[in-house]
Formats: sequence, structure tokens, C-alpha cells
Amino acid sequence: MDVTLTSTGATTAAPGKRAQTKEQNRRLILGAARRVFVELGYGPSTVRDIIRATTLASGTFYNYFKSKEDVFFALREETAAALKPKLREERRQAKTAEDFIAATFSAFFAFAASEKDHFAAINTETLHRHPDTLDVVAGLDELCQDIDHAIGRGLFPSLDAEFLAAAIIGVAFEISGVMQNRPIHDVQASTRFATALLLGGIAHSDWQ
Amino acid sequence: MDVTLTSTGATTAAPGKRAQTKEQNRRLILGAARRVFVELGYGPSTVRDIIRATTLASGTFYNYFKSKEDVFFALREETAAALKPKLREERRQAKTAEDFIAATFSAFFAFAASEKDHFAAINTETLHRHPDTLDVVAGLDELCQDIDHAIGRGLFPSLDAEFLAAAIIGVAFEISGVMQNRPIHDVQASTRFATALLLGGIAHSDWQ
Amino acid sequence: MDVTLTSTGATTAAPGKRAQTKEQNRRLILGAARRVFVELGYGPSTVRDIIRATTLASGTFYNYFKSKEDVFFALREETAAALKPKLREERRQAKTAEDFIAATFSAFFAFAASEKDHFAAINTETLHRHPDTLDVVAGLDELCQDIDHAIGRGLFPSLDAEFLAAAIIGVAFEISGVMQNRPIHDVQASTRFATALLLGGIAHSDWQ
Amino acid sequence: MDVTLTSTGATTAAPGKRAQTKEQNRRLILGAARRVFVELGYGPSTVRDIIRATTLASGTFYNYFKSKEDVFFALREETAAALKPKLREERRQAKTAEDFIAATFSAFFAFAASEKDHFAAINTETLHRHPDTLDVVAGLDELCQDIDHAIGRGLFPSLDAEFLAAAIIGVAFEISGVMQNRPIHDVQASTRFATALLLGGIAHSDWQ
DNA sequence: GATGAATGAGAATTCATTCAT
DNA sequence: TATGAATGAATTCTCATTCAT
Repeated sequence: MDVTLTSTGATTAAPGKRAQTKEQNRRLILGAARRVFVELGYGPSTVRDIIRATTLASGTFYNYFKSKEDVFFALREETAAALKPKLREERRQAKTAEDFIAATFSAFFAFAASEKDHFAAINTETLHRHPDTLDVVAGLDELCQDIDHAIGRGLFPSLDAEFLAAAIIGVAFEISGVMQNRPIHDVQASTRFATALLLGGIAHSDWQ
Repeated sequence: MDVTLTSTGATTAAPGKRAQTKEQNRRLILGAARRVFVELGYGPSTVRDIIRATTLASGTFYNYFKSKEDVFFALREETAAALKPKLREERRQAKTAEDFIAATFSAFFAFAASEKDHFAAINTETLHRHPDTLDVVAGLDELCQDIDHAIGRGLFPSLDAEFLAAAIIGVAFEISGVMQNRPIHDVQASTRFATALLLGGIAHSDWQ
Repeated sequence: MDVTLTSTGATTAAPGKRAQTKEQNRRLILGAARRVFVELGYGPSTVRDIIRATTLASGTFYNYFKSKEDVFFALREETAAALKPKLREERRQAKTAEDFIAATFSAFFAFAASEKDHFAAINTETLHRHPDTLDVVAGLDELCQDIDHAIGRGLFPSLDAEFLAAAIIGVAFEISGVMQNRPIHDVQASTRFATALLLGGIAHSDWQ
Repeated sequence: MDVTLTSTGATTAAPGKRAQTKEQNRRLILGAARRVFVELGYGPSTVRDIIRATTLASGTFYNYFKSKEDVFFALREETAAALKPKLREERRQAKTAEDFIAATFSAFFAFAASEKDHFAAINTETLHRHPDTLDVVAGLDELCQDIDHAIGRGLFPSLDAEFLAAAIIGVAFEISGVMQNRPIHDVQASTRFATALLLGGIAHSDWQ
């Protein structure tokens, strides 16, 4: 009984340290989850696997997350938070359609190349298990908005923004997949190809 | 003597009732699996779920397939067998780059619209669990070959065939995803958009 | 209907051939079972394993045997039928205690060395699963009788025949186990050791 | 601060309620396994059977043991730990061959009579499923060593120690089997018989 | 008699989650 | 809050056996 009192006292006495440990544990779990998702794929991964990749006890997991899915959403949020601002920023400043497209692909491929783990954890079958993932991460909504905005600014002709956004994202993911399978991850070449294709199509003059 | 003949004859008659039931059951399981995969997604689906979607006993499943994965491969094979020939045939006969691209998208979107289940079962997260699925179903290899061939015939400029194939497949899947979410599945509009984009790029003149 | 007639006719027409196939199949199953028991041990072996080691269909098994245990009893009977007469014959003709003991061990070890498979199939954990196996195979009853008889003939002093029979069989099996683990299966040496031990004990004069 | 101390103290106190329950459950499972092995034999016993003989939930079993085999090894270790020291101790102090042999048999039969369950659980067909069981439990290695040592001390003539050890163990197990089937478990009579046989052989003078 | 597919009980094992400490 | 043992539902898979052909 008095214990409650005392312990409460202790809790309020050192809130900083408590909070720090809490944030620490949260990051511990997220990091472990990312590693596990990359290793096993999202579907086969279990909460047990995540806990095992941690120094924490099984019960502790549930102080931070409700389920594996819950962890995944947190990870996705992290990735989105890291990627989306970069994408938007550059697109905002685009003066031409080429700037716009190139900025999008460039940011995307650079991220895919540098943050392999972020990307791998997301890229696994999660994409289709949670089909909005790609939209969330790459910011389909924002891309749509930006495209509409760009159409308004006269950068693009008036076309189906949703289709275009889908096409851009489809090309971005598939090309980045090919890129990651090649011996060297040539971000520039990938960006050049995707940009040229989206901008001028196959028929345009200067391939190579 | 003749008895032996007769009885043998009866037993091995044409497909025989036995063989017929066997093929029937195989199809029963495949059908159930397709429905289950569409409903739950591939990962969460269990062999039990598939059996439950069937009138058969649990053990019977294993007379036909080794595992859930085994069923999936059979389904994928089916889908590929249904889709790939259509794709190739039309591309073969293409006289122009536009024919080539349009034929590919048209066949793909038509298939996606008409064979929703085939497509949905494949399209689930299986795509990334079995990353070669898309290649198998849509025939990445054949697409690469056909592109190379088309380059040889002078239909296309000389570009990175693998990148282009990836881009086409990425656009095809993503656009078909958008299409399937819209109230009406306008195959023609989707085909027109994707073809125009890939062929002339965003910058080309006549959108709409 | 008339088929029944005809087929019956056929059956009675060539009874020899039928019977031959029947006996053939029985032997096929017994042989497969022995191999399987030796390979996997009796416990882990399944009827399926036995059938698989055969060219026959699963249902056919049940035309010949009721269960795995049933097969085992048949095998044991076979082994007993092969071993017991040899043992008895030689013991009958024994003129001295040494003859009696030596004959028993000699026949046993020779059998163990030559009929490894028979022996191995029996020797596995079946021994204790069916604890009477050893008695059946080695003929504990007959050994008891023969000992009693020998006591009557004055070959042995008057001792507890059951204990002695147990001791003989225990020594026989354990020594044969050691023998089979040695590089060469020296039946004579084993016989000599066991006979000397049982006859004169450790304390007797001429070991070596 | 002191709260931490107190709570920590409570949690880790001596064995602690947790640890105590854990050990309790371990013994619960081992006890159940022993009963089940005796009842059904090792081979036919299943993990389910063991769990069912317990008040615990199925999953709990796997918190303690990996498999049925794992339990068996634990039981065997227990039995060996209970039996072997008795055997060795008495043999060490043996002044004569008779002492040596008698001590071995006496300890063995006494154990067999008193610890029927220990013995029965081990004695089942496990013996041949895990052929080293007998050696482990009865200490074949130690017996060999002790025999060699005894030969060195001049207690025994120079004979094949491995053969002798095998013979002793064979006699011990078989005689104890006979003994256990008799209405009264006369440890002394069994010891006397086995000792006399091994020591002086059948031919020695004073049976009875 | 021979065949081999269907059956469904049952075995081993894992897992998310709870809760006493 | 952290811990980690207990839980029992759920899953995969095997097996002996039956029975229509």
C-alpha cells in the first residue's frame, strides 16, 4: 500500500529518466521489427520474433504496441516521414515538368539506394497486404496534389492526375527494384531513364 | 480370361470415374484457394481455410498439394497460362511501337477487368512474397525478348530493355489498380492513357 | 453378374497361380517390413512405410495383415522358426554341460552373425515393446525344459532353471551386441567366452 | 529508492514463488512422463499423453522440454544419478571378486525392486531405441573401468573386460525381469544366484 | 483380389496474449 | 512498468483404415 505511495513518488521524482527509457524501448522494438521484417518478410514475422530480437521481455512489447501490424504502421510512418518531405520540397521548387519529374525520381531512387533497410522492410509483401502503404510512403495524395498544382502552373498539360501519379509510382518502384538487383546502384542512370521515359516517351529523340 | 479383359477394360475406361473425380477435386481445391486468397490475402490464408472452403476432408488436400505455397504456384501457373499467350500474340503482330505498347496494355487491362479473381489472387501481397510472380505472370522475360526483338525491327530506339520492361509492368499494375478502384472499369481509357504516356511522355501534345 | 460366374470359373481354373501370387505378396510385405524395421526401428515404422517399400497398393496390405504388429508377429515367428530348431537339436545331443551351453551360444552367435537382418529387426526396441519376443525367438520355454531335462540327466546341478535360462539369454543377447559392434564378428571367441563364464565363472583357472 | 530495493528484494527473494512453481512444474511433467512411459511404453507415448497426465496446458510442456525424447533423457539422467553412485561406491570397497560382483548385483536388484517406476520407465523398449541407455544407467563405462581396476588389483584374472561387463549387465537385467515377475521380489535370492553363477559358473559345487 | 483416393482423428508445435510477481 | 511463465486456440501434417471401382 505504502509502496504505491512511495513508488508514485519515485515516478514523479525522476520523470525524465523514465521517459527516456520509454522512448529507448520503443526504438528498440522498432529497430528489431525492421530487422525482422527485412529478414523474414512481414507476413512470416511474428511478435515473438520481434521480441526475441530484443533484450526485452515478451510482456513489455504490449506496453508499446498492440500488435505486429501496429508496429508496421509505426515503421511506415517513420519511413514516410523521412521520404515525403524530400519529395515535396524539391517538387515545390520545380520550374519545369522535367524538374518536377526528375526531382521525384531522384529523391525516390536516392532514398531506395541509401536506406535499403527502410525500403526493404516496406517493399516486402507489406505493399499488397496493406495496399495503401505505397501511397502513404511515397505520398500518392501529395503527388496528386502537386501534379494538380503543377497543371495549374502550366507545367503539365491537363491530364488524369491520379493515373499519372499511379504511373509515376509504379515506374519508381519497379525501376528501383531493377536497380537494386544490379551490381551497382546507379541512381543517376535510373533517374535519367525514368525521367526521359515519363517526359518524352519511348518515341523521343535522344535515348543514350 | 475375357473376364480379366472386361474388368480391366472397365477399370481403365477412358478417363474413368476415378480420374474424373480426381481432376474435379483438384479444381475444387484450386477454386477454393483462389477465393480464400482474394478474401484474406495470401499470407494470412491457411491450408485450413482452403479446406474449410471445400467439401473435402483435411487430409485430402495433401493428396493434391504439398502446401499452401504449392497451391499458389499452381494458381500462378494457371493465370500465367491464361494471360501470357494473349500478350505475346498481339505483340508479335505489332507493326508500330504504338501497336506494341497498346497491345500489351490492352491485353493486360482487359484481363485484369475480366478475370478479377485470377488477378486479385495473384495481386495480393504474394507479389512480394514471391517476387518473381509478376515476372512469371506478366512474362517479364518474354517482354524483354519482345522489346529486344522490336528494337531489332526498328520499332523502338535502342534503349535499356530491362528498364523499359520494368516500367511497363509497373505502370500496368499500378494503373490497373487505380482502374479497379473506379466505379467503371474503363479498359479503353486506361489503355489509351498508359499507351500515350509510355509512347510520347507527359509532354506530348494531345492529352484528352 | 455372369461376370461372377466367369471369374469364379477363372479362379478355380488356375488356383495354383492365384495361390502363388498370394504367397508372393505376403513375402513381399514381410520382406519390406523387415527392411523398414531395421532401417527405422519398429516403433517409428508405419504401415505406410512398409507399403511404400513395396510395389503394392495401400489397400492390399490389409488383405494380408491386420496391422504393423501383426506383421511383426509373423516376422518373429519366421525368425524363431529359423533359430529354435538349431538350438534344440544341438542341445538334445549334448553329452556334457559344456556341450549344452556351448551349443546354445554357438548357435545363437552364429545366427546373430549370419542373419543380421533377422536379428536386427527383432533386436530393436521390439524386444521390450513385446517383452516376450526374446523368449519366443530364443525359446525361453524350450530352454527351461531343456535345462530341466539336463538336470534330470545329471548334466547340471539342481538349480533355478528359470533364472539360469534368463541369465543365458541375457548373456547371449548382450554379448552378441558387443560382438556386432566389433570390427570382426568372431563367433568362436564369443562362444568361448560366454561358455567359459557360464560354466566355470570368473574364478575358473584358464582365461585366455 | 528503498521501494526499488524492497520490490527487487521481493521479486528475487530466495527461490521466489516463481522459481518454486517452475521447479514444481518441471517435476510434474517428469512424473507424468514416467507414469506414461511405464503405462504405454516409450514408443507409443506421445507428448499429448504426457500433458494429459498433468494439470498443465499443452503449451506449457514446451517451456520445459523440447520433445518427448528430451524428457526421456532427463528421466534417464535422474535414474542414472540415483543408481550409479550406489554401484560404484560398493564396488570400490570390494576386497574380493565376490564382493565386487555381489555388490553390483545387490545394488542393481535392490534398485530394481524399490524404484520400480524409475526402472520400468527406463526398461521399456527405450533400451533399444536409445541403445546407450543401459550403458548410461548402469554405467557400462564405469563398470569396465572398475573391472579393469579390479583386474589390476588382482581381484579378477585377466579377461575381456567389455565382454564381462556386457555379461554382467545382461544377467542383471534379465534376472531382474524374472524377479519382478515373481510374487515376491527376493533381492537376496537373485543376488545370490547371479553372483554364484558369474563367480563359479554352473559347475561350482554348492547350488542351493 | 488389387487399387489408390478419401477420410478425419490425432500428433507436434507455435503463437498472441494475459497476469501474478 | 518490466518480467516471463502459463495458457489453449490454431495450424500443419500424418496415419491407419475404408470402400468404390
